[in-house]
Amino acid sequence: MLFTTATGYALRALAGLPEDGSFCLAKDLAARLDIPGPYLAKILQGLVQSDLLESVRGPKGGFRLTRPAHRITVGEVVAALEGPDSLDGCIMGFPTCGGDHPCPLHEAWGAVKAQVATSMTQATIRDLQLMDLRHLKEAKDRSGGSRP
Amino acid sequence: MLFTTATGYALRALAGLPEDGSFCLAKDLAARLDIPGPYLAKILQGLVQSDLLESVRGPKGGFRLTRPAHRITVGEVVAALEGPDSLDGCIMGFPTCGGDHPCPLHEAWGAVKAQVATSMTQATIRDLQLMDLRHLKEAKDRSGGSRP
DNA sequence: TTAATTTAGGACTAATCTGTCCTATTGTAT
DNA sequence: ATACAATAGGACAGATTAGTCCTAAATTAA
Repeated sequence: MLFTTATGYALRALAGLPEDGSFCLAKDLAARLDIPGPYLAKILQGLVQSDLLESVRGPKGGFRLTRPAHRITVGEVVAALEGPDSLDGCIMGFPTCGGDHPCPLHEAWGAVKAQVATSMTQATIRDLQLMDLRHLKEAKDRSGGSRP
Repeated sequence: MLFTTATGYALRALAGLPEDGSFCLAKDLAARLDIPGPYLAKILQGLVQSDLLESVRGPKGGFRLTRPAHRITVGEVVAALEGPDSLDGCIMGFPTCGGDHPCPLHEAWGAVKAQVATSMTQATIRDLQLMDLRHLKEAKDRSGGSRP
C-alpha cells in the first residue's frame, strides 16, 4: 500500500471516534476496528502530539477529536504520521530524477502525485466515517474469530 | 518512493548494462551507478532467476540482458522484485475497501494505479538508457567523494 | 486517603529490508 | 594441472517498522 499500516490505523481510528465529541477508550476503539491495542494506543498518543486528538487520563477518560471530523483532512493525518513530503521523490528511486534528467515515469507519476495530493486535501475524516467501519469487525467475526 | 530501493537498483542496473550484449561485471556496474556492490550482486542474481539476465562465471564473465532492452518493460522488473500484485490493495490499508465499501480515495487511486500500470508496461529498459545514467556517478563525485 | 482506571512513555521483541562477508563453484588462462 | 577471476548462495549485521509489555503519572470515585 502507498501509506504505512500505522497511517491506515490512524485514519481508521479517527474515523471510528464518536461524532458527538465524547471521549473514547483506546482499547474500545482497537477492539471495534480490529487493530492491535497497545500499538493503536501509541499511534493515538502521537496524534495527540500532532494536535489532531486530545486525551484525558483516568476513569471517564479517553480520546476525542480536537476539531470536527469534516475539518480534519486525510492529508493532515498522513503528514502527521509520515512527514509532509512523503509523496516527494522519484517513483523509481533515481536520486537525480527531475528537471533535466526525468525518469520515464516522471511525468506520469507527477500527475499522479498531484491527483493523490489533491484528493488527500479534499477528503476529510468525515468522508471516512461515511464508510461505515463496522463491517471491519463483522468481517473478522465471520472469518472465524481468533487469528493464528 | 513507491518502489523499494532494490527495485530502483535493478532498474538502474539493467539500464546500465552495455547495449552491445557484452558481459559486464557486477562490481563495475556498482561502481559506475554508485550502488553497494555486494547488494547489487544479490539483486542481479535474482534477475538471472527471473530470466531477465543471464550470467557467466569466471574471468570474462559477468551479466547481460537476455533480451534487447526495448523488449524488457519496467513492469516486468517491478513484478520480478516485488511480485505481480504490488499495486493492488487499498491505498489506506483498509482491508475491506472496494466494491460496496470504497474508501474516499478508492476511485482516485484506482485511476492512478491504472495509469501507473500502463506507464510501467509501456516504458522499457531502453527508455531508461536514454536517461543517461552517467550523471549519477558524476553527481556523487561532485558532492565530495566518500560518504559517512 | 485509598483504590481503580486510563493515558504517557520507555524498553523490549519480531519481522522485513538493506547491506556485508565468507565460502563454494564454475570458468579462463597459463 | 594450477592459479586466478568471477558468479552463487548462505550466514550474518544494521536500520526501520510493527507490535508487546511494564511502570509512572493523572484523574475519578469511594
